[in-house]
Amino acid sequence: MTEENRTLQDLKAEEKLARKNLIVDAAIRLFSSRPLKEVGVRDIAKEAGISPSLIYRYFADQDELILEAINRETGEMIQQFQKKMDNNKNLTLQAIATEYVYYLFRNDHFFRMMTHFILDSTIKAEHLHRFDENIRNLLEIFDKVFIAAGVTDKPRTYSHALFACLNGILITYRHYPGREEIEIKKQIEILTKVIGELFSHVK
Amino acid sequence: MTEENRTLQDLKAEEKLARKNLIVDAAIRLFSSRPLKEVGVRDIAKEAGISPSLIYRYFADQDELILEAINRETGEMIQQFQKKMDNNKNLTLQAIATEYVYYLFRNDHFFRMMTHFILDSTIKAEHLHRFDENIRNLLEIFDKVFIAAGVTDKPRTYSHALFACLNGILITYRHYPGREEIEIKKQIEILTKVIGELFSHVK
DNA sequence: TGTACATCAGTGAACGCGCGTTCACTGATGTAC
DNA sequence: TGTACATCAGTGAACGCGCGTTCACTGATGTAC
Repeated sequence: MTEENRTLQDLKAEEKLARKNLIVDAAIRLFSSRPLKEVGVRDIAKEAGISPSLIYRYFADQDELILEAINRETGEMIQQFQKKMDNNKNLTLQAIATEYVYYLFRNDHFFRMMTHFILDSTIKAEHLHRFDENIRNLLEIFDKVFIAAGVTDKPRTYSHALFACLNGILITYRHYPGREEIEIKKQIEILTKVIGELFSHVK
Repeated sequence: MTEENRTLQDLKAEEKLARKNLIVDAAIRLFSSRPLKEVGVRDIAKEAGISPSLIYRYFADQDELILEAINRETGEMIQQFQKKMDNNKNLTLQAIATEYVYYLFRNDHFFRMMTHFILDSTIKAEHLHRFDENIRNLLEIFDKVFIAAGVTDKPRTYSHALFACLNGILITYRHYPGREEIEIKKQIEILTKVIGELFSHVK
């Protein structure tokens, strides 16, 4: 009896989670085509096919929804990187740097979400656990590549540096005003190669 | 007669410019203590001691005011760098990298304004001329240091890379949640040193 | 098997607020005759 | 020297809009006796 009650409750909880995910899906779809700040609760509700007020049955407020979205996206990216690592144990620094930059270049909405969170100082720290966790996972992958390349002294420091540099390239040039998308891609490719080259000589 | 008229007009124009600058001053003062998006037209007017509507006699809209502020600030930074260069012709790469990072670390409001403009894709390109010009001046300084260090092949590419990396360090770690200001400074110092070191080996 | 009640997803209108901007107006100074 | 008019800095209230969020309500489903 209690057992069956529990499973019924579990089922309900699962269904609720599924509905919650549908809302997050809709949000991510919108973030893909518009700047974060131009996507409102009403837009997300419309995209999900529900009433705006319903969102507040699933999320305490708008921030919580957006955080759920960013956390899912970072998680997915890390998973892809981990897969890449498993498939090719001899990944070079150049390769991983290029991989990371290309991933963010292709997924511009994710890149925008990420920078938004990195730069917005008004976000409460307690909400950023999962985001932080994912970043640490990414740094761990970087660590492994540095170690495989023969770096023995403080690989984590180099991972931090590489991570920061690649972000810097994207942030500084990704939306450079008055440049064509193809020119920008070229420029970012060149700079990524330069950085990858520099870091390859670390030992 | 016409001559005197002209000088009178000039005087008036000067006075108008002076008043305009007072408004920009007030805006910069506010940006120093609060995120950009939390500073409104009413706040700026209050800080400048005038009515909000008066702002629209001096600026077409809010964006124009903010752009005036950012342009003045970038101009000032470049000037300081140029002075540093003139005083010490043998500036090392390490030195200039550290200088740049420290400057942005100290002037956090300026750093926030800069990232806001680099990342906000909604700003019209035609408004960014002066900003772009200042950045190019900064890159020119970087060029000189690279050339002085013996780089003969495409110093501008390395300048772009260095510029991006240093921005990346600041953006990624400047407001890292849950870290003390002093820890952050330490981390940024370490990473800047690593980057400076890497770029010193370019030739 | 039927009835009364509880639970909960979902709705659409409304609240309340803050924001950029405009409007009608004032008051001082300069100009023309 | 005085009068009529133009110019322009400056004001404070108001407009209009969009936003996050709440409220009172509905309707379907499950539960207890």
